[in-house]
Amino acid sequence: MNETQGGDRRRRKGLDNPTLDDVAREAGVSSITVSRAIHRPDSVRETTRNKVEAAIAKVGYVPNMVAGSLASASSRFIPVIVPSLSNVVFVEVIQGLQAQFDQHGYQMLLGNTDYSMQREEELIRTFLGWSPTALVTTGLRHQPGLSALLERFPRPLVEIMELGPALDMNVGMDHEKAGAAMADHLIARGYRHIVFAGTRLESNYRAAQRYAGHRTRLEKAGLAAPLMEWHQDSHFDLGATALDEVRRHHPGVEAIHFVDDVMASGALLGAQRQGLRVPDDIAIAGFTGLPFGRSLMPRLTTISSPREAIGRLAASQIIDRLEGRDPERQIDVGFALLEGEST
Amino acid sequence: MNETQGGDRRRRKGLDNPTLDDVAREAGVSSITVSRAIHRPDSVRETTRNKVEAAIAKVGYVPNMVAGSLASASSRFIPVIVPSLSNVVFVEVIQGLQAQFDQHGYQMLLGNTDYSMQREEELIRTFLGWSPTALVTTGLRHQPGLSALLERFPRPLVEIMELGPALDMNVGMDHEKAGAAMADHLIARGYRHIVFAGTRLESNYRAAQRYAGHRTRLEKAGLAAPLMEWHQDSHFDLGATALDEVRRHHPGVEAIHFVDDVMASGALLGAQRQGLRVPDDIAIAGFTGLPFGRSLMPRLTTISSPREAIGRLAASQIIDRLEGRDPERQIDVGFALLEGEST
DNA sequence: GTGAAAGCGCTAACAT
DNA sequence: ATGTTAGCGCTTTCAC
Repeated sequence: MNETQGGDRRRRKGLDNPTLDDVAREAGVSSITVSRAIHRPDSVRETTRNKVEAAIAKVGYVPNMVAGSLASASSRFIPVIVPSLSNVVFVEVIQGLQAQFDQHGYQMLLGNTDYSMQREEELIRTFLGWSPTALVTTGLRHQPGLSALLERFPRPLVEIMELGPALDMNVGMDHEKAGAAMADHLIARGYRHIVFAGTRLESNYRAAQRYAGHRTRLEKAGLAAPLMEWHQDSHFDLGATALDEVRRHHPGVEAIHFVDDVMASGALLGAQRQGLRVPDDIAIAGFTGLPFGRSLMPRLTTISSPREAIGRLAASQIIDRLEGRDPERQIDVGFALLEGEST
Repeated sequence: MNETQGGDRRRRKGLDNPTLDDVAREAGVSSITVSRAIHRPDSVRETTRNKVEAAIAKVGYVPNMVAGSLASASSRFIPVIVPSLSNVVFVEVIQGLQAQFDQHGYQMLLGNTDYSMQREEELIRTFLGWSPTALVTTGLRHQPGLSALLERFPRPLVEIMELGPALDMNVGMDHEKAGAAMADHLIARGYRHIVFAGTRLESNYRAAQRYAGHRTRLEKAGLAAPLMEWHQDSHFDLGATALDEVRRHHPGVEAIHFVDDVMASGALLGAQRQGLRVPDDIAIAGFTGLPFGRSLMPRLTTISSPREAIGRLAASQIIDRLEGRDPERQIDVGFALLEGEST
């Protein structure tokens, strides 16, 4: 009907939302003034700001973030690469990150590698196409090509979970020390025939680091350090299965050091179903520090790390850097051995 | 040194990556041909495609997704709004979504409302600025302004978790029926003094729907349906606390119908620590169907729903629609009552 | 404090 | 099968 209104200039598909120009026309200013009123309100006169705000409300303006990102060559996206979401540890890390990012107006882009370094590289290459503001990825080991790419990434980069020579910033804990700490505990409790039970150690190499620490201490004590490994994801029910298989292959086993609390708890409950006494017949230790392991009877001996803090601290490093401050480059969040009655 | 190389045309900041034009120059074709070779390889001659691929590799081209999205007025982003990541249910839904989206080249944008409808509206308004391809949000209830906005969203929209009159597509289960089913079970087992124990029911209204179903059945059976509510997130340790408080306020309580397995399991283990016999002294029921509840002794009676399937199906609805097929508009994933020995 | 002009890197539309 | 042209909606730069 009214050809002047709306116009027929926009020929493309899409959401066809009002633009900065529509707001500008409505407010009787130029589009750049609208942009300023939105992003740096102090840089425009109050009367102008009010006109603009009224116009925004009237036309129902929603900023087009895509156009903004293209023009400024920077989005407010921060990709976060984790190996798994089946493991609560990473979910808690993500929550820590998200809480901070939300507060500062950054949007997380979640990538799940399923413990594949090749997938990590693919994901990061794709994410780089979104002009990310910063990057968070898990671990210090990457495909060679990816390391080279990341070295040239001119924005904040945090490698999380483990500690070591990082490309930029780093927050995590020492997994080898954690494995050693648990081994020391088991030795001190008098166990001599100790088996380490893990899953997918070739890809979940932080678990392998814990085993390495464990093994070092056992061997120093003159003990063998047998390992049993399952080639599937750690899972609650796998714990009970693993218990059976460990006892079958190692008839004299006195203690099992599990790769995480999920399997350890499954094993503990499985042992009880079979009428085994924990720790007298079999001692069980975990890793992670999950609440339900600590509520079992006997309570599960485990190692806990501040997971949500890893996320929070990684986000703070990034935000500090982006806001011109000079954050710590490496943060050791530490860990704590929680003694229960399961060992 | 060499001023011709690199050039000084790009004056802006940013990642300064090679562009389509750089690839085109290298390959001796036009930029649109490069674009075609990337997106519709069949539309260019094989020799051309090979030249382009070589050029891409040589210059290390990474497509600028931001520019592509602006030009096409559509990103490959699909926002997914959930109320919480502390609840495994939503994590599993997200995994189901992500697996499908990954396969089809869509990128999830995760938003966490913390059970706030106002936050939901803010998040979605922001996400709309990213020209999303589709949208997934939790629940059928939204702020009025948001519902109006979503009704006009011209792309696939799925409301997940519960069933009812949806704005576009819908996948979930009937929570009222689930609550009723558990109530029926408890009544059939002979319990008469049954308490429903929940958290934050005003915002977690699907839990409130389960209580409503529960209450209907109890009242039909001539029983009272007392409710106890805690105003914090459901948490493992809260289960044991809740058990104590329910028993204090309802001395004759025979069974507790918990809002979820996390609290129910915490209560079950708490009961055992106190030397209470489950279910003789107190029967305990949950909701969710988590593996560890099913491994306790006695096994937790609960209701399980296919959570990962909700994610997978929601993603399929979207992808079907985007690819021109005509998916089911409403999918009931159903639920199953899993009887354990805890009731 | 405000504006005009010039792109950001890509894809849609219309050639050829 | 390939190229030319004209934007997408915003921010940067440089003027006033």
